[in-house]
Amino acid sequence: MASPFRQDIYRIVRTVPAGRVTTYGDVAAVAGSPRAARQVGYAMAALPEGTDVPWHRVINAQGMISHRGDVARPMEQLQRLEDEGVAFDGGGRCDLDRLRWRFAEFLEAADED
DNA sequence: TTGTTGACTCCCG
DNA sequence: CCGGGAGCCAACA
Repeated sequence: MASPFRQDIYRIVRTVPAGRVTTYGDVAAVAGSPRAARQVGYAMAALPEGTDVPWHRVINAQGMISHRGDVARPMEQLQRLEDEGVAFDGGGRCDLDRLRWRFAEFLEAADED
């Protein structure tokens, strides 16, 4: 079982709906550590293949798909995102301002209920 | 306990 | 716009 911190990260990532994306920094911020973006990425790397966590919806602050340096693996992430309706430009970037999942609004809406 | 490392992010030139 | 360097927090040996 992963550490509580990672579990929290996974739970947050699960709240991201299809067609939306989020950044490592945002997830870290919601998790309580805005500076732990690297930990978020590290947690993603620790995910198993059959995970229910939409890790592919987590990208970096530049709106680009990140990975250690490989090229084949992020391909699957890109494909999944495009399949969900997330468009990427020639530079491999997406419109973060438009597609970024608003955790704050989501949490507020849940709180208003 | 200390030191290293990493799917990151921000700042500076 | 791009490259390089420092800061960050948490996991691991």
